[in-house]
Amino acid sequence: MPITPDLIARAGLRLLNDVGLDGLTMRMVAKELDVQAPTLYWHVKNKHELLDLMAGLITAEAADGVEGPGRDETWQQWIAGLARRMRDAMLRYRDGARVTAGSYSTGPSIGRTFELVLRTLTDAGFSATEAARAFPSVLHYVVGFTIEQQARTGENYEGPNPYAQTMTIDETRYPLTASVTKELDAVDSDDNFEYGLHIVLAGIEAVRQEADG
Amino acid sequence: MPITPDLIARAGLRLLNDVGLDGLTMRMVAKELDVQAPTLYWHVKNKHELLDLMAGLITAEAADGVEGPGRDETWQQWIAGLARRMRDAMLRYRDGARVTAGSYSTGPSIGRTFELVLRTLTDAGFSATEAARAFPSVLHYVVGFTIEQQARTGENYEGPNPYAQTMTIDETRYPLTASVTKELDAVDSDDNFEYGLHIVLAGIEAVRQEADG
DNA sequence: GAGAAATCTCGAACGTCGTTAGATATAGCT
DNA sequence: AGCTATATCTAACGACGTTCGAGATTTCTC
Repeated sequence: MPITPDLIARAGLRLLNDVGLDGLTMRMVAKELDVQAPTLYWHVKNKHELLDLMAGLITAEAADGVEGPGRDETWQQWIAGLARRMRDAMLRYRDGARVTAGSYSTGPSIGRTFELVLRTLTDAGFSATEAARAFPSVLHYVVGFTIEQQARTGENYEGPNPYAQTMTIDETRYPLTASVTKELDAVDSDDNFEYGLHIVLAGIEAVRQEADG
Repeated sequence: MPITPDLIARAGLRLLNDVGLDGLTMRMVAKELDVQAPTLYWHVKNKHELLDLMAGLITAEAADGVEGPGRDETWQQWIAGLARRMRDAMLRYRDGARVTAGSYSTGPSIGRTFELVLRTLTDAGFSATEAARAFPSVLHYVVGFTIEQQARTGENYEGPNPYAQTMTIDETRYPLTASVTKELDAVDSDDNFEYGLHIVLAGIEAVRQEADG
């Protein structure tokens, strides 16, 4: 079995769920491929580049096979589906969001998907400029949300995860915060994600109407 | 001069602009404080905790001194100001967004500010639950945006930053993308940030009207 | 088909990192 | 003065990313 940058990145992703981003080492990736560590440096410039490749695989996983909106599908539904694909792809790997965030990803499926986004939004009446400025906001929200979710639920703290400790809130000084934490703890992460996603999409629509009016 | 967790975190932040997150070492932080590295472990459990403290300082910098909205200030203007404070605080340090993202931050000014957010939004007619679910979306957007901005403009790549290379786009396969990259490269980051922020705030308003209607 | 050139992998090692162990100094208390 | 808690030190361990240079293997060239 030959060894390629792609296979190296796939091996890295495979290990990510076991060890997390901070625990991932070049030696581990090498062993996963039955190879010695220095061999990797023939195919990959350094660890940073390996992480970029892994990020590229994650976003490609989200972008792969994406088709344009169906007949009776609104642009909101379609973009929402794309956002969920992105989140799901990142959630598939431990620290997936941190790996993906702000890394340089290219690749055919990503370029194709971005063009599809622009087409869908311009078909819906947006200008290309509006579309190109609005869509990244969706991605930024998705990435920001998922990073925090994985930090909260992750195993990056050896001891007890400080997020877990339900902080006692001074009800007299912070009455609103106290009234709300109980409810927020109960709400599951998918619901919170959908709520924020709905906000962003409604915002894009609202901004378009401002421009039109 | 005594040494405290707070001083250690401040030293870490001071070094961040010179060396970046990946270049920050416990030995450097120790030397900045004229102390040997193991000394830090008397005050701080490990590097992860130090990073959390640094993140707490950054968000505290954003939250410190925040007052409620002025007489003729809408909740949108006020929340926008808060979002800008958060972004500015992260931009003040290299990799500030990555340090902040998904780290556990507490502290008096943060709790106070969150309560202020809930108060401002409920005063504007939101239910406490709506407010508590909507506001994090703003933060997620801000963090996601700023992480990507710092990755684009940062010096984390030793060679040329791959973001810098204006990729040549196949105009026949991706006509919309090609038509838009020129404009997007020209638009400066502050404008893009404001555009997305406007979207999120407009979305919060729109979702409230859905609930009311 | 022989030899040269490119491609790929390896063992060994360098310098640095986060972190621990244990000795040592300093300060406060009785 | 002695005891305890606090704080810092020296020394070192194991692991990390990465480099070097030597071999192996394949591919190209004549």
